[in-house]
Amino acid sequence: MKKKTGDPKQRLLETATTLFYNQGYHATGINQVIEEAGVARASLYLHYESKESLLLAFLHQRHIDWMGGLKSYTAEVSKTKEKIAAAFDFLFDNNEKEHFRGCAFLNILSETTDKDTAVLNVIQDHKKDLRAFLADILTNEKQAVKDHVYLLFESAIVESQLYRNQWPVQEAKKMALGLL
Amino acid sequence: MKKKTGDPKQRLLETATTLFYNQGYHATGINQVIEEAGVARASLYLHYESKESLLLAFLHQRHIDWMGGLKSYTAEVSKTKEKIAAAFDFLFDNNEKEHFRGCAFLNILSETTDKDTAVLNVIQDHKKDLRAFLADILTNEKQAVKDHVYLLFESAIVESQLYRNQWPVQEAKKMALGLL
DNA sequence: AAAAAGATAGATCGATCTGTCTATTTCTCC
DNA sequence: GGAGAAATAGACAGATCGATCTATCTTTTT
Repeated sequence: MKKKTGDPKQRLLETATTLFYNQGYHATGINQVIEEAGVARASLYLHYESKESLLLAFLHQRHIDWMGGLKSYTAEVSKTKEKIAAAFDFLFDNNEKEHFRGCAFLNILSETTDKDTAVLNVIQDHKKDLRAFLADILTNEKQAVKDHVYLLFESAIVESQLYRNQWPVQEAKKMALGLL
Repeated sequence: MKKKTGDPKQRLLETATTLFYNQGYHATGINQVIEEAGVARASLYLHYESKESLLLAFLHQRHIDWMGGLKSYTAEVSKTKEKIAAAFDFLFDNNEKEHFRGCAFLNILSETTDKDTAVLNVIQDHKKDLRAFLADILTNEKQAVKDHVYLLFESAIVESQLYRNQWPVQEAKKMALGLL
């Protein structure tokens, strides 16, 4: 039993977020979640009907938080190039804060098969939102440039997780700005 | 019990390859491996000292096979641009053959924490090899171009897995060739 | 043919898994 | 202060986890 702030439902979500994100979905047992959340087993199933629904709640919340962070970074500047730069800076700071654990959605994607349609849909929707958001910033650019920046953005996330290093973010940022 | 060709050790490796790659490491139990390989439980621990060492054997073999495939694709042409194009075509064909399961190493990476140093090292070494291989093809290009192609190559793999679609490979291929 | 090595099935271990249930306590709201 | 909802601890279910062990059978080597 560890944390005791907030109501049980929120504590469960926070704990599941930490554990699913940092050690993976299948590697995390329900016992560890309730133990670290300081919540009774029955309370978990009172608020979430299954482990998978807890996963979906985590992904849903993560989408809101992560996109919110990205938007607040890009909102602080006005020019297109500055906004793209700010987006990469957001990745940089996230890597520092989360110790290079990469994208929560892509990590879960790796543990997902075609049978998990609900999970797969949430992941794809998140990335579609991100892609649309970047395309919106790049509204005056050609489609090829929009796609290009998106692909660099994604590889910046994945590769910095892989190498536990910021260089992919820095390099991808330069490349993306060079396209504009 | 399913397959019965080859010796037990090879059958175990083949089965582990299929299962770890398609449904993930933690989602795959040792029971399923031995059952589908048609091998006795004791035989597994005769050849591999643990589940993790079976994972390492899988990654090692996968590295050889995957790089071998990539090299045979690029070896069929002579010009730099053709070789890069062939590399992306390799990804395309792999997606068809493996039903968009993406990169085995990045998938395992998602299930890996900093504690799993042996696994992490194999994954990083694989990517370093890939990166060096691409850099070698692009030997007359600037470092920035080498990095750029590598990052596009990586996102082509990840994003086609995400969308279960070849468009990221096709787009990344065009972008990469446009840099040369 | 004898000896050594390889492979087998299956019992067993303690731990963990997701999920259900009961019975008790705590909290909230009127 | 009393009713009803929320939360608790913990037993329990049945399955599976990774790993060890024994005892038997088959294959290879000498």
